[in-house]
Order: sequence, then C-alpha cells, then structure tokens
Amino acid sequence: MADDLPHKLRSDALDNRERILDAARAVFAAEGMDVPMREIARRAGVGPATLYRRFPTKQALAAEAFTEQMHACRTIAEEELADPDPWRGFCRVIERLCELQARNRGITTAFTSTFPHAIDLAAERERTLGSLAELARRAKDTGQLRPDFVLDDLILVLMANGGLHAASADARIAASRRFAALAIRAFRA
Amino acid sequence: MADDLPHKLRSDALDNRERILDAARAVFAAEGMDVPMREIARRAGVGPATLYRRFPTKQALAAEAFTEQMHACRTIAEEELADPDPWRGFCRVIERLCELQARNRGITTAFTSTFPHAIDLAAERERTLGSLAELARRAKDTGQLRPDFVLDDLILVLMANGGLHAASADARIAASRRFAALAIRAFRA
DNA sequence: ACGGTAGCGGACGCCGGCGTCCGTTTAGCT
DNA sequence: AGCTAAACGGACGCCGGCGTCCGCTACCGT
Repeated sequence: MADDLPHKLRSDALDNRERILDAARAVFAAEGMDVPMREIARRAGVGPATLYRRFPTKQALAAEAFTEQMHACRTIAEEELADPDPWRGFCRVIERLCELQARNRGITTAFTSTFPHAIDLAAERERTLGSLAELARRAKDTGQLRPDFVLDDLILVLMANGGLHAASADARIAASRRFAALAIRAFRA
Repeated sequence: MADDLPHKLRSDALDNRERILDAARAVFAAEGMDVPMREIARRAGVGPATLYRRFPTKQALAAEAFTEQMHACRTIAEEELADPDPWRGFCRVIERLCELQARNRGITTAFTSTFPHAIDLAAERERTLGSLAELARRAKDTGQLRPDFVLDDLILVLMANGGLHAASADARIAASRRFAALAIRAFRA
C-alpha cells in the first residue's frame, strides 16, 4: 500500500500515524465500533492529543482504517467475478464476505451504512457493488440463481450476518459459516 | 395479566411500578436496550430512586418488562403449532417472530441471550422452543421442511434478523419481512 | 382525624469518556 | 552543533450516566 495524502508529515509523525491505524484496525476488528478513542491511543502507544490531531473524529479514523478492508471486499468481488462458473463465484462471494465480516466486527458498520465524509470508501463501495451486480447477472443467466434476486437481498444478508453475536471470535465465524450456507440455499433457483 | 409477586406494595407504589414497566416496554421497543435508566424513569414520571428501588439492575427491569413479550412468542409458537398444515405454521412462525422482533428492538436480546436471573423467562423460553421443535418435526414429516433442519438454524435466523438496522421502524419491519421470506426459502426442502 | 410508616424524588458524589491547551521533546535543515 | 518549527502527550475542564442518601409526602389502619 502506497502512502496516501500525508506527504508533509514528519517521519515520527508518519510512524505514529501508521501505528494508530494498526491499533484502530485491530481493536475495531476485535471489539467493534463502540470503543473509546483513548483505548486506541493507548494501544498505539501515543497520547490522546496525537490521535485527535490526526483523526479529529472517530468516523475519520474508521474510514481510513477500513479502506484496506473495503479493498479486500472489492478484491473478493472481483476475484470471484473472474470465476468461469458464475454460480460458484456467487456462492464463494457470500461465504467469503460473511467470514470477513465475522472476523472484523465493525466492518459491517463501515460497509453497510453510508459514511458521511468517506469519499474513497463510497467509491470503493460502488465499484464493489458493480462487480457483485455483474456476477449476479451472470449467475442468473446460468439459471442457478433465482431470477427474482436483487442486489438488496445480498445487502440484507450481509447486514443480518453482522447481527450475529457470539462470545468468541471462533463461535462468530462458525455461526457466519452456517448463515452463509443458509443464505446460499435461499438464493438458489 | 394477574399481579405477580408484589402483594405487599402500597397502592401508589404498585401504580408507579406498572407505569415504569409500561415506559420500559415502550422505550426498549423503540430504542433498544442501550437506554439510560433515567430516561425510563423520566418517561414513567418517577424519580430515579423509585426506579432503582423497584428494579436494582437494568436486567431485572428488562426481564420483568419482556415477560409479556416472551409470552407473545410462546403464543405465536403454540398457535401455529395448532395449524393443521405444519409447513404453513412453520412459515408463519418465522414471519410473525421476525415481525415481532422488528417492532421490538431489544426483545432479540432478551430472547436470544440467556438471561442470568430470569427464571421465568428461561422457563418460558424452553416451552417456546419445545413447541417450535415439535412444529419443525411435523413440518419435516410432510416433506416440505428440509430434513437437515435443526432448531439452532431458527435461532440463527432470529439472531441475524435482530441485526437488521434501519432508520425508521417501518423500514425495519419491511426489511424483516423480506428477510423472513429469504429464510423460509432457505428452509424449504 | 390522625399518627406511623411506606414510599417518593431532588440532590449529591463518583466515574469514565470526550476534546483541547500548553510546556516539552525531537526531527530535519544548515 | 545549533536552531526552529513540527510534533508529542500529560493534564485539564466538561459532560452525562450511575447509584445512593435523606428530608418531605401521602397512603392506610385505627
């Protein structure tokens, strides 16, 4: 991943910035979005002021932190779009997106809800949705995906998958796997 | 609904108690579980102390407040169990439970997660699950429900349904309806 | 009607997260 | 090495929710 905008940052500042993002990704994935900013700062080994200086709001931080995850979503969509068997690709998209969600508490929020000031995120999201739509179209053509499927159904499934709570991360992943299987059955013609 | 335990309460106290429960039900349904206790007290028109005197913890309040809702769940299960067509009953159970969940933010938490000190709730929950299991068994016998269906699948679906977020209550209900339809398709043999 | 007591609720202190200021440190240039 | 400005982070004040205490109110039994 190449550096983004911060060309005019001092080396130590840039280093801290990176450490903050790492910490944010870790803690968002583990605990979800409802984490005090200070906790992130503590894990990153910086003071609260530094955190606030780089990312004035939690949304700004989340937007930046999840860019890579959103990119992962897009990659999944495009990889599976490349599968010669569209239905298999469609199934794998669901499985992989659900698992990604289960591993990352909070990415659900990022992907599902439209972010206010995250232009990059929104663009990434649109591209991903485009790929998914194309994949669905092809899967329909093979007759294996229900003709009345709409993309919103997939969004619905992902949002619902995000609602799966469990004590451990493993339990969450297991639940998501079962749920993905259920969703696929529902979508099969 | 007959009075429960509070035989030794003065008339005004019992009145307040009832008003608190009403307020709690309303606000839990509308906003979910993450509401300050004081908000409930305010809506009930009582002081914080009164609320805390009757219900020392939020869970105690929730347990009491949702008893009626849990009863509604049980009623739904038993009514649909009585349907001569088990598969139709099974479908309607899913639809009705999902809608109930959509109308009541927070009942998901009450039903899904095991409550610590809510013996009544737990018993009610077990009875409901019993009815659902029996209904599922019958629906399987007709060959319309997948043979590999397990009750946990239904729990999974309900938990997922609880994760559906939306701005308005109407949007939430609409989403739940679509989701219920999806779930039914997934369960059909 | 009246006394005793169950019940009430405003007010208090505590805690934890938030966002910001300012004295100190340190990178980077000459 | 020395200087300057960028960057840091501890400390501060604010706010909102929490749970409890105590002086006042009003219900109920006689």
